[in-house]
Amino acid sequence: MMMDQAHFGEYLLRQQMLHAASLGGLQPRVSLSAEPPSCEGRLLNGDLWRRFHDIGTEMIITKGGRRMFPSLRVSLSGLDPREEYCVLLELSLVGRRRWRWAGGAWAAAGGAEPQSPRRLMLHPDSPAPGHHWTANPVSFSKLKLTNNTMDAQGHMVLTSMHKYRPRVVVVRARDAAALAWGAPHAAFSFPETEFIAVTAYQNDRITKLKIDNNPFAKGFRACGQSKCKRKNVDGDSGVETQNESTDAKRPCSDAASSCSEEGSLRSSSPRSPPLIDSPTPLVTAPENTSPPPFYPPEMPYLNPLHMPIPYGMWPPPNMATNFLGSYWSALPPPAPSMPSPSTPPAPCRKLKSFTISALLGEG
DNA sequence: TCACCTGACACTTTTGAACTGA
DNA sequence: ATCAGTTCAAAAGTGTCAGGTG
Repeated sequence: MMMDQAHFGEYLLRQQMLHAASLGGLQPRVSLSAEPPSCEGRLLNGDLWRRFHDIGTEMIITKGGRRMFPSLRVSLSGLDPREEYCVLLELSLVGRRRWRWAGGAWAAAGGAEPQSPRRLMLHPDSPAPGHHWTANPVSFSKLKLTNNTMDAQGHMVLTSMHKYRPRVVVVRARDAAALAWGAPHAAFSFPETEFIAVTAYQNDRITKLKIDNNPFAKGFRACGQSKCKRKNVDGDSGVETQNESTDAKRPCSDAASSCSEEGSLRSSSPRSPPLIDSPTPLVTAPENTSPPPFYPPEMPYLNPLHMPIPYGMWPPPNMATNFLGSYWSALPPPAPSMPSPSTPPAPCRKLKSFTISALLGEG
């Protein structure tokens, strides 16, 4: 079990110092946990990730947002069952370089372009008690990636042809607004989850692997009607189609379903395929080799548009303004917005997808 | 000319409302 | 009246491809 609590604490502290400085000298309120680290993280679909990593994982980014496949699914343990935690996902730029596909391989191609700061997402279940996080897989399957720097949907804004590594951060905090002064608990990243953001697939092997494993791409499998139809449209004789249909009988389809993503956060859904456990512990990696990302001063999490955005149904709309205005800042905690034990909880409005406008009750 | 990006397309899966029966 | 199971249409998510952009 490896963890970088101290590293993360320093990272968080630096982030907040940045805010404090830019907010006019406010003192950051950071209370680093003094208890020994005990949290463990484990990548659940590590086998699938490794298959992609062996080839060189690529993730499509689109203007409207594209889901990650595979998605990040992590099992947490070692949390205090009664303590409240927030779980975040961060996408760290790996190396300060740009990549290009040349000669059938990825090669560095100059320095990195300026990055959007919005690469931190709050898990929709946050905050939740430790027993919730340890009892259920933590899935970020609904997360979407975009290259639209003007994105208002709360998607992760990435830059094409750049390499990123997901990083799961666990923070002990009763609500997202208190994240900034909550005690950081642990952070995990997994080398096999690194990927290069692209607007179109470069490596045919990645395309094939995605098609074979992503249920939504079933139509493009060798047995898929789409492929046959397209071939016919293209004037193909159909011989190749026949051959591929034979090949299509390989167990990829159903097996693919079993090793594909669940496509939803309903980990207990009867429709969901069984979880795939890694044969070996995959907890990494205190990023000893790659220090925690430190965003340049010109891009701190200051502007509300640059705030880390949750993509789930929390916080409730009445808290959204407060949330967007103070989250991840070094300001003192606002008056508690969460319902008190004596008052009934506000009805939870279910959002199909997290958007800022939805949070604000617009549209 | 090249590398990269965009939007329409056809396909599949997911989702949730409507319906049915116990 | 309630609940669980089924059905079905709409929404959402895929990669492909042709064309656009700088």
